[in-house]
Amino acid sequence: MSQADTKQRILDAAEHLFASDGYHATSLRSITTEAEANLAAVNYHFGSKESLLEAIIDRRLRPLNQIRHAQLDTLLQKTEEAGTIPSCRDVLRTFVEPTLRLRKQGSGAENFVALVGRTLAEPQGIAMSIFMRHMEPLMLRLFQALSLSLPGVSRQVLFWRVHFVLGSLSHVMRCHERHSIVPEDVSIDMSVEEEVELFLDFAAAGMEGAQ
Amino acid sequence: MSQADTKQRILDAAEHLFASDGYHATSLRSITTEAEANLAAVNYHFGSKESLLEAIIDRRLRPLNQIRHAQLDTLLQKTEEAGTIPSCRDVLRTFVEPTLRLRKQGSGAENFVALVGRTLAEPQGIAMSIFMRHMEPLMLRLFQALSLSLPGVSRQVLFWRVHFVLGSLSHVMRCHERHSIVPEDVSIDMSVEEEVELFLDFAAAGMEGAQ
DNA sequence: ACATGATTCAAACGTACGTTTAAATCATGT
DNA sequence: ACATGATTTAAACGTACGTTTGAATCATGT
Repeated sequence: MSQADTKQRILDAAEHLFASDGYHATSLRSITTEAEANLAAVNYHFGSKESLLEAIIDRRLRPLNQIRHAQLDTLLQKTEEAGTIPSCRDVLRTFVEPTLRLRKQGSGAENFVALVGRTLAEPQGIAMSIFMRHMEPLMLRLFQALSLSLPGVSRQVLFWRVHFVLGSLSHVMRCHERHSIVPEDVSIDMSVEEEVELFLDFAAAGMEGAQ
Repeated sequence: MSQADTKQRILDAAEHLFASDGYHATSLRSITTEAEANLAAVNYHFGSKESLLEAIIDRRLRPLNQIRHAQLDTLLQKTEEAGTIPSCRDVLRTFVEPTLRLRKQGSGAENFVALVGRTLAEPQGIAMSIFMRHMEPLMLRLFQALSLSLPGVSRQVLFWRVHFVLGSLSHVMRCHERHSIVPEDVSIDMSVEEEVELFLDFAAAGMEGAQ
């Protein structure tokens, strides 16, 4: 086994356990046991438990945000060329679709999605500052694009509605085959496309607000 | 100082710290320090850290859910008498309004609201099972009432949209004067009524979905 | 084959945690 | 005033945590 193997296995195990049990409730011993590595390996390869969390977020969020930026670039360029304004639904899709797609890509990425969902719920948690460093530029672009797509909505109201949508999304991200109360006749399995459009039906209508 | 005083002070301090830092990141020592009580007082009055959490949830959630049930009773009775169906917005209001009102009632209730918001984000946390025991009957009634108010929406789609709304609400509940990225010209202070209607503009439109 | 640096390993470190104990103190009814 | 039960207190308990250590093992270039 090479270094890369051990590092990867630790990242995967920690991603899984942090997502399931939370950062504080997960011990390095449980991580290294699941990763079949020695207890000292975390500190050797990452320096500390906190740096391990940072490495986990870095690994997935950097490429994810690159995709989201690129999708937004494409949309804004296309509408500018056509002389139109982007629809609220299309702007939201550039943010939501890569996220939900990541969940179905396998190799533990679904654990990362759940971890981010949890992170968004812990305002002063350790993960939040790491997370926000990655998200801030994209959030500002998202807000600006939505502002463009909904000229009739005041910035004040828009701000809150964006918050509401992010709340919904983070909730969906957390619900990784784990639903407390599911009525008898509701199926859970959906394709990414169905999931995205189901979410956008709700989110775009909510953003546009009462008529 | 009587027993009641110490118990209350511990409940208040723990509610505050659990909401701010999370259950696992809060120690009994920090709780008893803030409550100006002896370390052993928690185990004397409540038995354990976990039972303390249960007492915190019990104290506020029981009366809150009584109000929500009563509001839903009133609404359903009124519409039945009038021979109409309740609007989705009014159904949601019976759930949302008492929640957001609680936050402005003072005496630490805002900490409880934030704590519940966090709890909803920790699927297999200790608080979730305690919380769900209180919520399950109300959730089923809420789902049924929404189903009544939106006859054109399939149960499948309705289930997901309810989830989305609860995600938004739990996000709002967590955001207790703590906003990561607030644009320059957005004010945060609102009355309960404004807050509720702002949320319902979004949630009701989202529930009704794309037209 | 051997030297060298990277990695793994078992063991221990100090610290902080939730809980328990038993004595001290308080409140209350007579 | 005194007895009794409730409460508070300081101290200690055992356990689990994140981290460090130094020797053992592995991989690699010569």
